[in-house]
Amino acid sequence: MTTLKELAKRLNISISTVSKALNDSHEISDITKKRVNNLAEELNYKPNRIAQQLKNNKTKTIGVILPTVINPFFAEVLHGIEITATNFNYDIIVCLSNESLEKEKRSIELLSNGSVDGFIIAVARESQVNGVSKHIKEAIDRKIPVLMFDRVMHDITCNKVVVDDFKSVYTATDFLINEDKRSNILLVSNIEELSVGKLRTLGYEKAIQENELTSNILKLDNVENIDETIYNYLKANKSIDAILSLDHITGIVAINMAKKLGLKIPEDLSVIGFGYEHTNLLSSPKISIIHQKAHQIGEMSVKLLLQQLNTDNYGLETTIVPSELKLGRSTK
Amino acid sequence: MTTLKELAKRLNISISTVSKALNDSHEISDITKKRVNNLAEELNYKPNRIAQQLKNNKTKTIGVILPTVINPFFAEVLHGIEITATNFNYDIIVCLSNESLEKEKRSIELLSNGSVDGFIIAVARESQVNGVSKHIKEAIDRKIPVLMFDRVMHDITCNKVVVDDFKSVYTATDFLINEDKRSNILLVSNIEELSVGKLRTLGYEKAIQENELTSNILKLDNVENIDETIYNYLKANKSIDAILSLDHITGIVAINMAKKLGLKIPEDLSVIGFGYEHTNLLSSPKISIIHQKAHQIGEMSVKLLLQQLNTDNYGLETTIVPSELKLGRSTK
DNA sequence: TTGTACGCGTTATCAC
DNA sequence: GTGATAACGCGTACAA
Repeated sequence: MTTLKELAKRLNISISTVSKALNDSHEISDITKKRVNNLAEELNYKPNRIAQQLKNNKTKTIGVILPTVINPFFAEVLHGIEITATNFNYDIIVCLSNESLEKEKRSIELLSNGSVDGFIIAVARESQVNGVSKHIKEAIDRKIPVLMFDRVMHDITCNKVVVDDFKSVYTATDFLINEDKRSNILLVSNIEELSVGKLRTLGYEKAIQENELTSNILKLDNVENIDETIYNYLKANKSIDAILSLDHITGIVAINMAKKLGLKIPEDLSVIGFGYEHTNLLSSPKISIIHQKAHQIGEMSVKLLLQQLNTDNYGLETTIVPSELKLGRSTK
Repeated sequence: MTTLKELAKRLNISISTVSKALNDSHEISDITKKRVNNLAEELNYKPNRIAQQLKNNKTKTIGVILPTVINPFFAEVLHGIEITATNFNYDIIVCLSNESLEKEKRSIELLSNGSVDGFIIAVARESQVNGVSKHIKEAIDRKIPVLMFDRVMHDITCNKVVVDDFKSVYTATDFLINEDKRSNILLVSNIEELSVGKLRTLGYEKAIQENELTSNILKLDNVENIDETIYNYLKANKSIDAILSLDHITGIVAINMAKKLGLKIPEDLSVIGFGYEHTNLLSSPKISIIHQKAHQIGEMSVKLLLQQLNTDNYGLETTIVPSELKLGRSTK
């Protein structure tokens, strides 16, 4: 790695002159600047960023803690984060908690030693279910700004970016009842334990109650054979005329299982699921989805965090990114 | 941030004594160690990693450059990389090229200033199609070890981790011919332009030729309506009795379209696609896949890179991670 | 057993 | 217009 020192030695001038020349300081003569720049170019000099970080006490790096990246929602959020961070000349260090509290804790602790200027976090399932937030509070106590998205914790005071979980599911349920004229709507969920799952379920229940129907929930958390379970349920409950899935998988599985049972979609059964970009390719008929603007969530998260970093105000806002009901062919 | 200096001041001892005490040096008395450790604990002291990096001229960080993370293959590789890197106490800085050469180039250049100890790269589609590799050579010239996986470039000398693209597709084709007794096998591909796509196609063609059949390729690169295209093709070519998909999407689409045409799977049509963990949930019948060990590719990549980092030998090896034909219910 | 001095690479302040 | 010096935080060879 070429350093200022080396350039200085080769040119027989001082380190500080080289530094100033490279930074185009007005105190340096044009001729010296030229000499310096030429050699720097030749030796492919690049200022050592670690040294700059030490000097400035800023890393221009964001720590991103995600439960997983295999779930396309988080993958797309990460995509949004990366693009936006890059635009603002920030790097991201990514840690995957793998839904484990222990791993999440360790990652945050490790990066809290000056490695990052701030965190963007979606907490692990385990952390959320058990309500453990101490490790996140510690980062905030160390004056490292934290932004939480999607899976947030209410006892933490920080900027948050969430989806309108309650409202979007309420709207979708209402759509099934009043537009699609369905009356026996099954809610299928494998994220019942999570805050987002609970909120979504509440949205469903509110719409059901307002329309004086009965709610019907099939919980699939930790279930092995999702497909068989849905198949058997549909077989045993022929009166079901709509399915609302709270995730990006079970809706598609439901369509396949319904077809296997000879049901026509959407004539006999309407299906709405959750989805993101590119999700709709995978079912026939194309599934109607509650489209979460995952990319936008990532983008927004970075912008809010950087804003906090550059103004060092306290983060207190919760931003809601609205979802959109995107009709495919699995509803009438 | 608590520093050594602050601890030293509070305890009225020198900085180096504090440093040694914290590192459990034998030169320091137990009593001093105790005092130091207690205060460090109390003030939640953690050594500033940036300073350590500057001192050691090592970042313990790997730069990971991926085309995207929305494709589940790369998502799962990233997962493998993250877990393995963490195990070895390395962080990862992730950059997404978004399939753009320009972005890839910029990311590599930016991180080549001392930010990372090495790179793990899967090149962008654009870089590969145009055969542009200068930016990667530059990193290697700067003595930053590079490991390429999956999408590799043959004019670059470095450690590589690849899938057995040729062989796995050859095997799958042969299976369709000799086990499933199919004779009219359609190859469906939307990655024809990529090195992996080309290799896979060659595997298909070899098996076809060996069995004296005729090859049949439906190229879907940059096609908008994949589903309609496949539907129309199947409709116009009723003699097709098997489909081999080179990616993780079109196989599932093919199953759905075939069912729509009234074809029975696997009786009328066998289907094999590519897939990773959790892929098989999404079709009915469950799709038979060439299972790429994406997680293992990530794991292997990290291990090989770290080995190179710690022994500073030249990277010259190409490691092949074998895939596995995982039969579902879409083949006989 | 403890402390002093130096260096990692950069930048900023001050002196010449 | 140029150069010397200090500082960011850490670790360590050497001196006391």
